[in-house]
Amino acid sequence: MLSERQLFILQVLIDDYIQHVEPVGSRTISKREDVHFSPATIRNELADLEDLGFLEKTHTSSGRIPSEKGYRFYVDHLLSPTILTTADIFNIQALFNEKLEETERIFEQSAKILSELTNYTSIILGPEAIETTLKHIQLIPLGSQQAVAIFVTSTGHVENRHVILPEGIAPEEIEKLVNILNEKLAGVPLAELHKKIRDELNVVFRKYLKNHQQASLFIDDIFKWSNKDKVFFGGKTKMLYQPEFRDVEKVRILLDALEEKTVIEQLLTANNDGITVTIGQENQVEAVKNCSLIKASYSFHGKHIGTISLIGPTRMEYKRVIGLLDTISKEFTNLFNARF
Amino acid sequence: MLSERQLFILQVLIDDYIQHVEPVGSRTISKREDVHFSPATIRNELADLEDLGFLEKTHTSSGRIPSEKGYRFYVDHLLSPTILTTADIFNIQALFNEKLEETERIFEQSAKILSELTNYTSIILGPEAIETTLKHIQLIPLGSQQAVAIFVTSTGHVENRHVILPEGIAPEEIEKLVNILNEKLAGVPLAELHKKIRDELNVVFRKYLKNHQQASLFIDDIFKWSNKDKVFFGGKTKMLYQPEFRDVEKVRILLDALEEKTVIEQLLTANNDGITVTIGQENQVEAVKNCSLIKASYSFHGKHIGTISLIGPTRMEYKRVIGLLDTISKEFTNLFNARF
DNA sequence: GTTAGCACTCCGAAAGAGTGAGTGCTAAAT
DNA sequence: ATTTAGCACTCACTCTTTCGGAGTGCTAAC
Repeated sequence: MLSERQLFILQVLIDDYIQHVEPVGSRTISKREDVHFSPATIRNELADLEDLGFLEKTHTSSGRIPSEKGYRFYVDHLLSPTILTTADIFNIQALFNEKLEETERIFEQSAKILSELTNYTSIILGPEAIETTLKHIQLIPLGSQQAVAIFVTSTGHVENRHVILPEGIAPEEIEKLVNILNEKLAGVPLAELHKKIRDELNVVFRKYLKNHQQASLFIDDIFKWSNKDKVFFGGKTKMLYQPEFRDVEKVRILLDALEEKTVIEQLLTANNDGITVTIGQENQVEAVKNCSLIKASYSFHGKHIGTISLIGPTRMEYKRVIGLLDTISKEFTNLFNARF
Repeated sequence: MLSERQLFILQVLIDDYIQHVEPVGSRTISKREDVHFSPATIRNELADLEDLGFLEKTHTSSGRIPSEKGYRFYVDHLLSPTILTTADIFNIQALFNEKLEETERIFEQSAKILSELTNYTSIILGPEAIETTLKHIQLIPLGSQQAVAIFVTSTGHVENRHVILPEGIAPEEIEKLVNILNEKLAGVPLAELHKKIRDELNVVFRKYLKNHQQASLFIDDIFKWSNKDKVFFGGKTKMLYQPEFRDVEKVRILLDALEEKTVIEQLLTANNDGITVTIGQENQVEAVKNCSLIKASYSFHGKHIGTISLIGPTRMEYKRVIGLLDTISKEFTNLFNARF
């Protein structure tokens, strides 16, 4: 077990390193007002903390930097998230008070502001199809052959896709078809649409529609649901400001990885409530092993529907960031539950 | 006027520099098979070309690199766009043959492939509101207070926004309202919607709707048209591969600039037909003054509706890129005109 | 247990030397 | 009148070397 003093020194050191990004030496720590022991004493403690695996040296005679284990300990035991500053609160309030016309805009804006406030890259995963339900379907013809199918979900999200109208089907038939779809499918979770159609609706079609076979194929076409998650990035270039990414090569690897859908999925799938911090090697994705990821989930009717996260160097301003993310994710939850 | 030999040397030098990104010396040029004069001769020619402003030196005893004037000359007079390779053609064909469900997808995909093929960052400006017309409006209630307004344009683009329903307005009234809107506004260019409503529709509302004042306000709300252009990026990180962006600072400035909507507007507004090449300082935007921008526009019913462009270092593979962009922009034009 | 003192380590900046690719100029060759 | 060979010169780069400073670990005294 760590002594009171060791805890204190560890905390001071990590705080200092997070701020200055330079190995911290015993003298630096001893110079603080609230430190009443000599550099030599601190050196002894530092050596012990290093033996325990919480600290590292960049070379034999350098100061110490936190190891990943050190950060882990820091996050788990030494961290009291700072109260948000009034400026932060003001910004967040402004964000959520703004009248946002498009649902997507709120994600875009949040991602942007979050990265602006923290100087890290933010990634927001929009509502997953799984938990939202269908509100309304509309089919709008563009020409004789083409049409746009529009889906509105319970969260106010609008999805659209082009479809090719089957030849020789009368407009009235199509209208009837859409009416049936709306009647039968409203309120059904998006993920279950296809199943529901196959299991229950074919019967109905057979009953009401003349050309039911063709209609059936057509519907299959519409509902080939591309279950793509909506991912919103904010401040992708923020990492370029971090000294640990002064090397273009590193930035490239990271940014390229973030373009991969599989990577995003792997990183951001919410596995539990509240806030999760993943530090360095703890991340499953190779390119992110020198980063930390902070993830918060928001929910709708008590179920996770998306995540909000920040990615930055392992040396992250955990204190501030955790508070921020917590607040914003709660606002998200409120927003969704209040609106719809 | 430049002599035959000067033209030749200039071309060879620029080609070589574009490929190897190293100052080119007289000896390098003389080593080519098709060069039958000595390094000394070439040195004299190079000195002349430098005096004329087509070439520069990085320091007194270095080889030459093209100046921006040099590139300009190269692009204007020395360039015969290379025929696309079969691989390129194959890729483009595949892109346009793919059945793209969402209109947006084709932009996303094109941007991606374009940057993949060229290794530069691509920017595609989606159809501008100005030239497209309204096809259909739909208002879908989400709750008692909320609704989603959906706009479908003649190019199959779908726009949506949240609106707050005015209190105490009956559903039938709203339905009537939407019907009027569709009847009167279908075919009107998006940019003129608001004007048209003010000038012509208020009269109609007064006639048919009970609560016309409230409806009027409501409609104003819906049509507060956020005339935001749709911008699609491809391969934003591609520039990290370019040696001229080995400096993180430079990348940051450029990438940050590209986030600014005003910058994108300034850069990409199409001012004329065909392909435009803007080299270095010719660009109006500060952050892009060490880049080249190649821009092609595509059209719908003979009018520009958007642009496709590539941004990269001034040392760009103009030859290849121009051919590619030309092909793709033409395919875009075809696509839009064939589909709708 | 704490601290002063001291030898030791290693990084990083600065200075110097050597190399090579390239130039410009002059004078000879074509 | 061009073209070319020859040569002195320039400058970026790379390697060493040097040197100061920040930091450590250890020992012995407090």
